[in-house]
Amino acid sequence: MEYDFRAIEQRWQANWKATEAYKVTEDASKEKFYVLDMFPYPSGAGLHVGHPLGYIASDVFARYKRHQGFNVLHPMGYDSFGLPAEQYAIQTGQHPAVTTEANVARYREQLDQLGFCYDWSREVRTSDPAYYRWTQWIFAELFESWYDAAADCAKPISALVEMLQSDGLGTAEPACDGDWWKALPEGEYPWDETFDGTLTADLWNACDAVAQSHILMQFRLAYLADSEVNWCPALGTVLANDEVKDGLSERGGHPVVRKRMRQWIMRISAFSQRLIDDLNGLDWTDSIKEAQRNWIGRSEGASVHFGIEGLPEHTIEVFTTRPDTIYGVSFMVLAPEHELVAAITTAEQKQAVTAYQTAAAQKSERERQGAGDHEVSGCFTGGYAVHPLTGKKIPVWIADYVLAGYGTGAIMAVPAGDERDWKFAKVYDLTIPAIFEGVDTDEAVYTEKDIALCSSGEFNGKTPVDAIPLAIAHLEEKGVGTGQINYRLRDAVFSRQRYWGEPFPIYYDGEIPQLIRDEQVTLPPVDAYLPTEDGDPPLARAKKEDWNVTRGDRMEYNTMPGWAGSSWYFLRYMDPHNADAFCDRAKSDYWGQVDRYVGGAEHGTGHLLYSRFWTKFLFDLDLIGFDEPFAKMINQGMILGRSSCVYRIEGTNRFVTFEQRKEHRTQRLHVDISLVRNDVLDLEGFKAWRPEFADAEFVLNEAGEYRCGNEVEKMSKSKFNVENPDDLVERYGADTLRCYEMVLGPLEQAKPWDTQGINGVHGFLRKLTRLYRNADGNVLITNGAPSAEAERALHKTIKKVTEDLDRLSWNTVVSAMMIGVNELTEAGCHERSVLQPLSAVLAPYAPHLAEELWEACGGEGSVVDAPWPKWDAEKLVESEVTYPVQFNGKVRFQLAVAATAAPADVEVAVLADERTAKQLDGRTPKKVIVGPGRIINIVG
RNA sequence: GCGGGUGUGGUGAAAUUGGUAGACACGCUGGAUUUAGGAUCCAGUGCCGCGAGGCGUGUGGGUUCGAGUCCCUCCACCCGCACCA
Repeated sequence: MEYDFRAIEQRWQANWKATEAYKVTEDASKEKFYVLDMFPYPSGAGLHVGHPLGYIASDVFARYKRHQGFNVLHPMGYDSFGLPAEQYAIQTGQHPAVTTEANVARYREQLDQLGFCYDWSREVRTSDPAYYRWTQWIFAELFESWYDAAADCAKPISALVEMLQSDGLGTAEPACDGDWWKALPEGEYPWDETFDGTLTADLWNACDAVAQSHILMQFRLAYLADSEVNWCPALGTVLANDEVKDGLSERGGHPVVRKRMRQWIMRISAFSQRLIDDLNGLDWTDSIKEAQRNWIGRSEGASVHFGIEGLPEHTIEVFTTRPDTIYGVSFMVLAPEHELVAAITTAEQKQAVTAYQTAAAQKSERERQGAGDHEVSGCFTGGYAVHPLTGKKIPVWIADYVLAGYGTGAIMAVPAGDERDWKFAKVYDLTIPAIFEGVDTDEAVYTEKDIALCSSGEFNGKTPVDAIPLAIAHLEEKGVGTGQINYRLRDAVFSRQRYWGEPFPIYYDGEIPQLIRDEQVTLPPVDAYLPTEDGDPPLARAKKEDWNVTRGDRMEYNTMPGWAGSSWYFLRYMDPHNADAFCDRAKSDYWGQVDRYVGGAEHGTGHLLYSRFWTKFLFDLDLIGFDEPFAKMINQGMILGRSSCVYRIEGTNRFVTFEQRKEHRTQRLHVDISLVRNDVLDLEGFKAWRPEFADAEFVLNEAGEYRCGNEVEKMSKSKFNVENPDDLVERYGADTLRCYEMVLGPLEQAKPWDTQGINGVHGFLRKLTRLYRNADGNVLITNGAPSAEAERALHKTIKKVTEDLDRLSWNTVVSAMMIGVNELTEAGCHERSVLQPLSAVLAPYAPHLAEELWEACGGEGSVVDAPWPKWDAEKLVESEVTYPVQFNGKVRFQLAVAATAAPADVEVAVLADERTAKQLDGRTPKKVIVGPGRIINIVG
């Protein structure tokens, strides 16, 4: 066979394995480079052609960097905890570990045949107890830490305790979950009426151990609290905000409702500002950075306290970004769940308010978001607030457009300047005080900040831009408000009512959670993977003897969410077998940040935010030396499937060809793409595909073919459009598939999969084999001097490939190599001095074939270690050339170029005639810089 | 609505700092060859036109000797987020 890719690829893959060609160790004499793929969840379906796209790109880059002499860390592993294996367990009783093991084996097999240069000795799996032991350890560290907002850094809780014992809280500003004293049960406050909310050393020391543990819980970075969570009844678990889309679960699309539950929560909100600020130093796409900023949702404004008529001991606290419009407040709105609603509501309104609250509570998250149209609804409480500046009575309403989860769950409504407030005022006929000079806000809302205020006391005549800081100062002076920055980012719920996840290293004494640090808690076996009859998570089914550790009254039954293990895996690769630490500090100092992180943009919020959070936390504790995980990220686009469709005449088993589909009432059915070639259906194959089509009849087109329709959509089993890499590797080989996936188009762009072009790439590799071997298999390599044309082709290729890889343009590299091989073929090149460097340039894309070429050239060892060749400008020069130059589309003249100069960047005297000078509008250029066949620049 | 991005042949796309637009490949057309194949090789292929020639990078304008590239206008499409006070 001319190009026996199967034999070549098998041979070299075995060779790499035997020589451990891709094993790397720390080496202080070499500069490091860390190339990382987002590790996959090993699903039962195996890889489709979309998966390897990013892996191939990172593999090419890792190999390139290695040729350049970097010590490249390029590992792979599996995000192996997760829902599908658990759901399979619920259906079949098979332990998720067994399912996962089988899926991992399948993934590994598929990855191996593509010839990646992963150092598999560093493989990690999040579900491996030796791995999740350290996920649990990081959780324990978070539990044992608090956030010092004054120092803007996480610190050990022991430091806080010491401080409380000796000085009290003092001026320390711990990020906390509400007011610390609310942690204590009613009637157990160790203080008297002089208590003003200050946590003094005396108070702290007067608390018993239980009270102290309740107080500390308010400050821990991993804390236990009752909170409103996204509950998905169908999945039987809570979900993080980023796992919910449009009120439906991201996985499975099940409805999500809000529910109050006691949960472990991560205090990511304490890191909000740093998570925003540090985006600036990252080389990520603007859209991902912007998505992160959106998600964190910083807004500047003021917190304002409104008094309540008849309830002097309470105030309604609101957050507003427009304190300048405070004189335009004509009503207030509380979220239906707001804690003061019951107290404010009058007897007459009680029934209506309760009815409204009940209706709001019953709405699912999806209904509440209104799916587009936001219908206004609300209910008057009968109560009134007091304007902090004017002392006027302001009616208090409840409405579900005010969200309990954002800000304080209450707003001051300024209908003149806020669209929602304006709409609400119109619907319920509330007054709209005019506060903008010359603007009739009765007709339309005015949200711009460029018109002077009026009827606004001391802000009259000032534009909002100027008035906002004044308003904050004024409110602070009056003691009714403060400037404040608010974030949309909520603390992240960390408990899942699931089996297949990391168990918490936690047990309970009564209600007090206690950490287990001396022993690892591993997942106990259970008899079923469903919640108990009492609604406890599956782990509650485990009997006492099933746990490897039991302490206190009971163990924690929740498990950690999927993002726990994936938030720090990039660190474990650096030191994967360490039994004493999550990662040795010397090793993390050596490997450092991930230099290139390659993965889909769909993980742009959740995963990245959580990883950044954990990295910053570990940095604060001085466990690692950097506070951002991924210095540069590349997001590959999704590869879409191209589905094929047939058209069945309704009520019959007759199928009409694509051209005639509109002449009948037809039903469109997806057909397996393996039965279709160039849009033409294999009729016999189709009949044999499914029993119901066995007696199908066909209406063919003029060419006597059945032509299928097609559609570009996501690859999915149900659409029969999944292209599997195994078949392509079988038919064309891994090198062809690698090159083809890269040549498909720019990496970041989403694109439909189309196998038609693969022949072109395959042909290029076949042509390449002819450079070193003839049809009989005899090696043609000679030691002779290559022709100038051959050398030029080589150096052109090196230059282009190097430059394109440096600017991360993977697709154009393949074209450059094709051109190079075409030119070498034309030049009849078989010389070692050309083909050996060529093999190094090819190695990142077609590593197997490059090894063959390297070997044929008599190269030592493996091409993997070959130094990257340098291109020589002199070799690019053609011996003597006269370049015809077309100028301004009209005038032609000649440029003589010195024989020794490289035309790409040489300055050349123009032999300009008068006509040319005229064209230049009177300017006579002194010099023109030319490239081969074109003017680069005119000087003078 | 807000934010990010993209518009170039029949198709995927090149064109790195403004300098021969469409490289490279798919597809298509024609030819060669052949123990008919989803093989290989050669030639052609942006559009209009027999031709000379003209027109061409979503639209309209601008800067420039020169614009796919820079600036402004509008249009179309894609992707995020979305009652966030």
